[in-house]
Amino acid sequence: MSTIKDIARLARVSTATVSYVLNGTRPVGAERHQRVMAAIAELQYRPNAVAQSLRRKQTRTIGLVIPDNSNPFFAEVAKGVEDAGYEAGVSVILCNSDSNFDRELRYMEVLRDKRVDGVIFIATTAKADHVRGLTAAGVPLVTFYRQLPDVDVDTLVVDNLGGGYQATRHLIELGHTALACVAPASTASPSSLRVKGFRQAMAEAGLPVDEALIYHGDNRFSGGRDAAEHLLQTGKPITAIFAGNDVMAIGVMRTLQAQGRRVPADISVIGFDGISLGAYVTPALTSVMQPRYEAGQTAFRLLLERMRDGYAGPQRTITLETRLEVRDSTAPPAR
Amino acid sequence: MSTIKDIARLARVSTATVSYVLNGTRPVGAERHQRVMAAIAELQYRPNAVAQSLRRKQTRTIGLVIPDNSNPFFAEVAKGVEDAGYEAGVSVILCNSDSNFDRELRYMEVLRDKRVDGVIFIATTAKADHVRGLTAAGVPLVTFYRQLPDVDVDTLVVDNLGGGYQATRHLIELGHTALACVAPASTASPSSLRVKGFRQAMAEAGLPVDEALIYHGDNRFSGGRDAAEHLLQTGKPITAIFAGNDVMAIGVMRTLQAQGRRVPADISVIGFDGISLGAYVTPALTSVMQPRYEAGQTAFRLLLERMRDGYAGPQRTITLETRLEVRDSTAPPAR
DNA sequence: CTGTTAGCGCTTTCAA
DNA sequence: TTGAAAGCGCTAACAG
Repeated sequence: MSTIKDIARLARVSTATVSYVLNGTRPVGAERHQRVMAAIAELQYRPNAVAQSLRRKQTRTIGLVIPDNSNPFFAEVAKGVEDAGYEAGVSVILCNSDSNFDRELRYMEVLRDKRVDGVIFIATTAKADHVRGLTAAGVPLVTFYRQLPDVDVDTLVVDNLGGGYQATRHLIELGHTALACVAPASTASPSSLRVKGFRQAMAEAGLPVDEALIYHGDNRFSGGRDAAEHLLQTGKPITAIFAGNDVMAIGVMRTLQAQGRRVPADISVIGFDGISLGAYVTPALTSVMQPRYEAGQTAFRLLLERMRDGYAGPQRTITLETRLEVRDSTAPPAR
Repeated sequence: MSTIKDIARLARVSTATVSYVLNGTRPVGAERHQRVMAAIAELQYRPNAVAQSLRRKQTRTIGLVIPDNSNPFFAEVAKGVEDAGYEAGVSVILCNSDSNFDRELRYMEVLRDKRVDGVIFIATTAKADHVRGLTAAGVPLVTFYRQLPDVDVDTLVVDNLGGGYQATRHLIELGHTALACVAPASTASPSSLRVKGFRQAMAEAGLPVDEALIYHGDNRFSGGRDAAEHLLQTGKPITAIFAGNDVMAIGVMRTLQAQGRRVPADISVIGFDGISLGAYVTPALTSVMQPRYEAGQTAFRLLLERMRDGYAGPQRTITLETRLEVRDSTAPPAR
């Protein structure tokens, strides 16, 4: 691979001149300019970005730390980040944390070592220790999905409370009064806010919340299955179920169907996330959509403002709105 | 951020000594070793990987060029690559080509500029021009999914022909004789090999292939929809359909159901890919699974052998076997 | 066992 | 308008 020296020699100019024509950072005489361009073409020269990074103290690379890129939700976010990065000429290093604190930590180290210009971080836990090393080193960081306590970083969140409210409101407007809710037990998590939105909508409609119909399941298919079984066993006349995420909602639907209940004729089901899978199941799942791709793009934009435009103002929090996507799994209750 | 010089000064040793304790590349006296370690801890020193890369001519970073990381298939491959990379201490730069040749080209340039140690490439087209720059520069490259013509690179493919055979064989063994097949028209693509496998199984079973029942649809949901409509219109007594990929298979199923046909009671449907979505649709889709995660891991391993172990032998081609996953969308024909 | 020093490939100041 | 040269942070050959 040829270097700037090779070009300089071939074009009979100094390396400085080559650099200047390369970057257009100082006028260069037409003659020499020609010769340099010719040499570059002849040797198929491409500047060494590693050397540039060392000199400029800028890598045009960011890190994206997410739990799992094969989860459709995060995949979409990652795509938003990558797309925006491509536009801006910034590469992104993909880091799956596997929801593992040590791995998050390790990646933070790697990213710091590699001197990335910034990091987008979807935290698994609400701990912020691993982020300190980066922020202390002055690396801009924006978090998404979950807020980090006591750290001065930009944060992007989805309006989970509003989304939970929206979902519940939809069911209530259809005429349902016997509602159940399925979500992980954790507190201060995105899911808990969704439940809070559920309660808020119920209260507002003057509907009592039967605590026996709030089931705590993990955010997976099996959690939905268990929830449906449990709810059916209570024997209570439920006509609609709000699941804290789509995968659980699908678990709920499938189990309901397996038990002979029709969705939505007997029981309506609504999810949260808007994963594309939801459009293909039968019946197609009504859900509260999270703007995942946009979230990725916005996160990148936030980061870029700090990286490039040198924004160094106070920490910012941006809330993204959800959108109700009505499909076939919700309908008015049978009467 | 502190540098090796700061450490050297604080520990009252030379920078060389610091480097040697850092890399354990030459014995260092206990006393000095101590002092260096202390200084590192005190200043929270972390070596600058950019400088190391420049010096060592090695970035411990690879590029992963895929059409779209939000496609579940590629997402899984990407995960395999990232996971294996993490184990080996290699970072991966995520590059979505969007199935766009220019974007592929641009990324190849970026990766070359960044001096990545290798590239894993899932090509969109069968053109190999953009790869030339990299291989000419001596960057190891392994391709997956699609073979690249006239380039001396390692290739990983899935046994599409065998998979198509496997799927068809499954239907035949269930007792079906009136089979239809849905796949893109392209030749020399993975899909065309699946069709070839279909034909092979049919021939072997002494079953004639009705060319009117080979439908060419694009690899999307809508392609499946169109296919089902078309096949139904022929009025022929089809009892089973082999779709070249799962998304199409789901389109086929949904359309069949919308037209009042039961799957699998009236018509069996089998797909190809094994996307997780298939497990959640109703009925759960029988499919030929491609080892996606393993493919990612294997691709990385192949690359690592060239990167690290300096394997410089001839181009290798590795074929990954498919696996039949029988679920609920296939059954013996009604009689 | 340890230190000095020449680069890796580039950018940019300083001097012409 | 141009070139010489210092230096980004590190490694490793060379010389003690």
